[in-house]
Amino acid sequence: MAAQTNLDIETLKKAARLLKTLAHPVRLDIVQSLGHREHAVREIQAAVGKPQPIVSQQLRVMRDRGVLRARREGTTVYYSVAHPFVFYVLNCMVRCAQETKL
Amino acid sequence: MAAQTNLDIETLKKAARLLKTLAHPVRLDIVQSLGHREHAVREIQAAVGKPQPIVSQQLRVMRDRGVLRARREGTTVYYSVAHPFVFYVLNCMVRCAQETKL
DNA sequence: ATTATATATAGTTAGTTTTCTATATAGTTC
DNA sequence: GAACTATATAGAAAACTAACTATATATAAT
Repeated sequence: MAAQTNLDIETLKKAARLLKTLAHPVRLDIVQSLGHREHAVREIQAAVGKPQPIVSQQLRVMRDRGVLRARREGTTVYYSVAHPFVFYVLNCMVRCAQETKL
Repeated sequence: MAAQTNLDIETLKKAARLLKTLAHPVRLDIVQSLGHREHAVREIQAAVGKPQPIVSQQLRVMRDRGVLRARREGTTVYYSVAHPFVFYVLNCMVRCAQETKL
């Protein structure tokens, strides 16, 4: 059961923005494959099986919105989850999927 | 901490669709104001302070996607939350808001 | 300096979403 | 059935998002 929530408009706007950031199959797949660890772009790419520019673009969207962080080491860039919201949302999805309620 | 998720593409698509359905400030405000109870459209309208057609449209979006259900009684239509996902997501938001991490 | 590898960006097109104003429908009351 | 109330829909313009191809940048290695 959910608590009685009472978030003001500004908070709802921020929340909507965050939700929107995750509301895309490839982006969800990316954060799922990242989990709690850092991964190089090419690993992410392999995991989600999408063309490189698409992966790069989606990574940028999430990075710009504070959902991911990036760290460069030589030519390799490592991405990781920067916001706990991501895990909370992934958990919601798993929970629903287990209840076969998606 | 999140469990290691491993949802397949089809599940991720459904999840993305559900997230998208909630990823809008007015729609979030609507589900928040609904909580676990039924509410007439005019009550929802008063709660979110938006023009009637906008509220009706957003209600329809959520209804079409299985997030809300509607029940008519006379001229009044009552809406309520139809999918537990809504509460899970509201909880995520509240949790983040409390951690001031939105 | 040239080449190779890893990642990012540009620019275009197509599709989707949001919002608005106006109008329609469904049910009720007289 | 005319008028009234509550809700829904239509249709158009503006804004945003997604996907693609081509190209650019950054670092490293020779």
